Amino acid sequence: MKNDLRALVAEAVGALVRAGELPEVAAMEAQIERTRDPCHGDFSSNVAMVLARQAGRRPRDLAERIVRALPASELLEKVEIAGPGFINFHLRAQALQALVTRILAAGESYACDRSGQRGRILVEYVSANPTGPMHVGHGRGAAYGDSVCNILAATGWAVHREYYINDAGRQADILALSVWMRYLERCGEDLPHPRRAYPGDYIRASAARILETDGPRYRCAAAEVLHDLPEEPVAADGASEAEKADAKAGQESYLDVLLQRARALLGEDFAVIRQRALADQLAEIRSTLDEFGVHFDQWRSERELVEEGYVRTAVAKLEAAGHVYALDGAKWLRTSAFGDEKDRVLFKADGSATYFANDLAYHVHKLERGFRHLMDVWGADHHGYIARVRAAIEMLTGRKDALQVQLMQFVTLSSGRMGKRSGNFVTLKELIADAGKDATRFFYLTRSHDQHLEFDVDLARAQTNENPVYYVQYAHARICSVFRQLREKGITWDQVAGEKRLNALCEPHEQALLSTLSRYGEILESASQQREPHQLAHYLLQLATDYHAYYNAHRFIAAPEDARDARLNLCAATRQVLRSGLAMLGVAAPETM
RNA sequence: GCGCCUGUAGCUCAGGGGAUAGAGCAUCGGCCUUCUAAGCCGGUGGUCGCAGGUUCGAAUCCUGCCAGGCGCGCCA
Repeated sequence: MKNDLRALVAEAVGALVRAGELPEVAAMEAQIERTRDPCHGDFSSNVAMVLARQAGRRPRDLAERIVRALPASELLEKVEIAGPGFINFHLRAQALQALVTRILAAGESYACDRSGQRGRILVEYVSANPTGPMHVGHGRGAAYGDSVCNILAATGWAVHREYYINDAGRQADILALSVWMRYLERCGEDLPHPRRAYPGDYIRASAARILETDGPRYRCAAAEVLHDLPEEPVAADGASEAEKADAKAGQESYLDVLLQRARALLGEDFAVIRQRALADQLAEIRSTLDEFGVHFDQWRSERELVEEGYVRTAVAKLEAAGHVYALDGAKWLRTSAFGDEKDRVLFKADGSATYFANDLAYHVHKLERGFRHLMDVWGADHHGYIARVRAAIEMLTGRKDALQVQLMQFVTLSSGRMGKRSGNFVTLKELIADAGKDATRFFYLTRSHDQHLEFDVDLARAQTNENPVYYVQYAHARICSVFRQLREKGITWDQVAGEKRLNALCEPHEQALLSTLSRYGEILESASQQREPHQLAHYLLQLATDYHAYYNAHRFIAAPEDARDARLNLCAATRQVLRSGLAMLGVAAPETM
């Protein structure tokens, strides 16, 4: 509809140019927009104000000429000039009424393009480290990524959803060590848990499972484990920042020493324990995501990627291209030549690969699988990481724009319980159990991902009318209820008759509802282009508002017979859009509440 | 110190060049013998962080300040 109007305006401007009333201007920079106030019609354009200067006329003057040059259209009731020079378009009631039939005919594919013809896109999201349960920050990325994928898939993209498993590297080793220490403890060994090892109860649970299935075969005497180990440094109460930092660094190196000891004592079993621990954490993450309604097409293991040689190959190519140099025993990538702040290490002095080296190879691997468009959903704390990955991609493919990164700003809980390595943070699972999947997802998705989010736990868990998620769901349930009542009263809904009587939908409430329904496609497209599901969430709140107002102002079942079917058609169309929209957000559309 | 994000109603947030700045919660007042009151109707509440600038027009763009968050590892 918007495009139809844009074409009309373009034609009018073109006519004026040909008539010499307008200079050959840079085509159409003017916008057609939805109006905020219904008094201003359905759409308005600022062309006249934008072109006034070039035309050498006053905006309202030019607006009049444009309006006169406008081709006739059956969409339009009237066109008015208002304010400083706006051209306001009032649609004919008929133009909106016809929408009802289109929505009902298309059903769940209404306003959707599932052809995938826009191209293939690989979206990587969540990718939470399998070193512990998911927390509320991960939940935001999960809800966002899943919903963006739904929206992309509905707007012409062939979407591939992927989770990158960080199962290589130091964090995974620390996880293994943490589990082993708890395992030894459970075997009866008396030894202190390192301060910077993972502390949570889930570590104990994992240790207990290993002891149960494998028995004490990984047991070593505490004295053997701790033999000749230095004391773990501790910052005293009231220590300065510098002292605390020192202690922290000391604790990290203590951990490294302990890791070496564990490898020495366990040999190949260290890897066995690591795999078991990772599998436990991954299982927990999968089950949480399952509950949250988030599913992936593929789970890609970092370790496998390394073993399959992708890192070696990618780095070899970078070396061949002359982007790699050695310094201080490490291998560096010259990312600063491609927009990064400084160069980055690929291989540390001890020969091990950095996370970056593996991740770079992973991204190249994504592109090699034929995805021209990559999208990553990361926490805002990874911001500084974007430039180096982009740089590496550009070095290998010459493409600057292949990777789009969406950063999720931080989540805090209204009840103020956060924190990470402390071991007692609020997990996503707890939040879902508390507030429910639907409320949790809706709360995450109503805010822009670009915005810090304070999650109002009390409001989300409220099973009352205070909770906004029910507002939208209730609109859907209400419509379902209308149709149930209809059946119970033995009244048949004649959809075809309704289609013929759509001109009965002329009440202001009906016009408002129709107008909102007509925006659905525009919202989907905008949410898709800008990767902003919150636009859809806000739209659904508006649609529910319009429906509730309509519901309270008019009768459907008890309506005069000639209007009844048309109104029921409108109800059914509204239900369809609510259902489709909620599905994109991953929120249920209940039939009763 | 440098980079990124943010500052809009009491609280949580939409709006990101256009016409009197919006929603939810909170608060105050109305509406259930009639299809679900998890609803509707109405009221209170804002110098859009501050100061300049750009223009027909700035909450929106630019500059500078102030305040908060996050980064600035041979961690991941």
